[in-house]
Amino acid sequence: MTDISYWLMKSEPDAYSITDLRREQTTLWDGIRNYQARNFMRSMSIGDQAFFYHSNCKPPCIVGMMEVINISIIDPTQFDPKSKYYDPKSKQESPKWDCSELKYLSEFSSPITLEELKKTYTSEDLQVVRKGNRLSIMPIKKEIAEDLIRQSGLL
DNA sequence: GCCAACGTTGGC
DNA sequence: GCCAACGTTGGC
Repeated sequence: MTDISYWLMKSEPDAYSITDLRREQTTLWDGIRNYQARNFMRSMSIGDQAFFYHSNCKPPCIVGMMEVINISIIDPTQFDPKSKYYDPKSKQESPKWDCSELKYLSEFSSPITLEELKKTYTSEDLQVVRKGNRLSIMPIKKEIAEDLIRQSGLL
């Protein structure tokens, strides 16, 4: 039995929210155009869990949990000229961008706000509390993930 | 390879 | 609207 890893994945709720994911149940996490975030997705394993974080909204907060059900899927939006994520430099023979597929797991009855996270954790514990953090996908240490899940009232 | 200028994210 | 904290780009 192997341990799963935990991740935090940001999305602006205006663009895609936990409510959208609950309705669709699964989603491709496409449109990621940052190498570090892409590489984190590449290092995910099927069965890993991810915290769904609502960014650029009031209040920014963790709203639920997802499960990684697929990795290294070629991001179709890079080849779609109509997509805002279209990348003319990416070639069919050697796609630059890929993504994970996520499944809805749960929603927190009370979201954990960034304000709360800042009270409890330093930026070394949890990258998302770091001032000016722009990473949209980041790893979360297991102990902290378990803390957060406990705090969310899910378990 | 350096670095200035510019662009983006996202909290406040 | 401001700005911190990066990432990216392109000239040299």
